[in-house]
Amino acid sequence: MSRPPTTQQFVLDELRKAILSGELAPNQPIRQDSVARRLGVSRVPLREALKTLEAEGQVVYRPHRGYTVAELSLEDLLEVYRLRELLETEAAHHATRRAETAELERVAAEHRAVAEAAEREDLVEMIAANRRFHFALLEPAGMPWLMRVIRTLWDATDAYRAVYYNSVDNRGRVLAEHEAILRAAWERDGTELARLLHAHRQHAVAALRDTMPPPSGGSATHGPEGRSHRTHSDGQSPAPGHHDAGPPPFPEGSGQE
Amino acid sequence: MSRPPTTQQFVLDELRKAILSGELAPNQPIRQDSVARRLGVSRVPLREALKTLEAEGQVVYRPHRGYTVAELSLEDLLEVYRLRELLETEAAHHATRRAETAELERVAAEHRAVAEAAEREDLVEMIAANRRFHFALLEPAGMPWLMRVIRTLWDATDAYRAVYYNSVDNRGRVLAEHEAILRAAWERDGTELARLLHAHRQHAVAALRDTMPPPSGGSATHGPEGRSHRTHSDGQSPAPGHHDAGPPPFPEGSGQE
DNA sequence: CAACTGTATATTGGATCCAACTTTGCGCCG
DNA sequence: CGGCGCAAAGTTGGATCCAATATACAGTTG
Repeated sequence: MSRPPTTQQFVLDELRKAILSGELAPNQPIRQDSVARRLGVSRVPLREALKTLEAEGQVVYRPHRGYTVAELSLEDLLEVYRLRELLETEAAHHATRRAETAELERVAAEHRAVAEAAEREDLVEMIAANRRFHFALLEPAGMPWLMRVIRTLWDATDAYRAVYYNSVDNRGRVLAEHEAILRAAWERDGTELARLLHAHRQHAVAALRDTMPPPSGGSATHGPEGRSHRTHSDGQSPAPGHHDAGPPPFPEGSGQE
Repeated sequence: MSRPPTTQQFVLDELRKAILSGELAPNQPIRQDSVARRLGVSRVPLREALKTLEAEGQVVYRPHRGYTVAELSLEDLLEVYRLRELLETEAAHHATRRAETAELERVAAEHRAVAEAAEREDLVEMIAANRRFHFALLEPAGMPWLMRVIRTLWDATDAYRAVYYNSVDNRGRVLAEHEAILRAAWERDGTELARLLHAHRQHAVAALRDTMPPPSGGSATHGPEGRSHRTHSDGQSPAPGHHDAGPPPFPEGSGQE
């Protein structure tokens, strides 16, 4: 159980998991002292990790007021998904032309991993495997900057991902659609692949519309500010191993009442 | 001229300027202690600013080895420009449909600012105004996440921007093309606008090809790595324009010999 | 009674200090 | 003479401490 090489990485991983799991809910203020103590670290590496998350759009920072988990309006989510489709279609187009057999087999393997996780009702692993599936599909495009942007867009919606996989219907649909996507990839049918990705995204968006709660009292459109500028980043390893979450839940109340 | 509300912001601005001007050249290691002292701050806000730049791809971080200014291969630059075209075309498409008159006048104003800066041979201001021009053009699309991504892609190539504007030919071309773009925007001709943006980008890329060093050298595809740690360094570097500046230069040698 | 102001408290921002790691240089051995 | 290993220096990573700012709460005043 080798811990990450630096504490910031460790903290970053933990924060990602906390956001993904809902432990840190949208709009919730992140009390540095509290979180740092819970993780058994000082505030310095925590703040560096938060800066990374800020760049990814997962948390919002206001000087002297601290960080809060980003709250995305439905419009925000729709926009992010739309951008993902635009970019992933582009990536898929190139990937289908260049993918080696070994790479395609990797995609197939991830597909099985998703299925298996669904079988076990292991939501966390299903989400992770789903992500690996999609990235394995696009990686052969050999466009690192494009991948980086796509990765950021995935990260940006992490706080809203779990809802989707709570639904058994959605889980089943995801599997079926992945299979079709996989087939199109094997046959190197870029057009069909684009069509499938579009449908895949459409269904996800439709599911989101249903599960999204009415915008909380806070200011509506959060997301990126008009400020000077800041942006995203590339993540890093999802930290192998370390399942069994023993540690107690995160601090603070939901923050959105 | 009030200083930014926080020191990190101040440091971030200074670092951006230093990278843009070439004071901090690609592949150059950033000695925290040295830079911090020069700016008259401690290392903490510096490190937070560096984290932001890392997320934007302007600097590369390797645990325990520190930050270096990102070195982009020609392939990297081409990919970034290609992505920008894809995304900016999308944004422009929406912007032309929604832009208010006031917004278009803002674009026109920025166009004049670019022209005036070119007149005065004020490269720094010309680069800044050029950026404002393009963003004013796209902003009316009302897609904050898209703008955010585009902003990042601009930032990512900041270290290589100055070269372009060193050429008088390029400066003239930029102005002429901006004017055409502006006209298409006024006439809300999305198709024509897309065509012009494409050409605009093509010319920029062509100019880049000339000024970039031989593509050979170290490992090919640089840019962002998969996950975990990055490996960027190595190889040679272009050492772009980097016209003499007034203020005292940054610390350290070029770091690329 | 509402609005305002001054003060107390909670929280973030920054600086300094110490520890961990990486790199460099020297001496030793083959 | 070249390669290896160990030690010292330089640099980054993290923790603690203090300062600055925002927020909450009284008390006061119109």
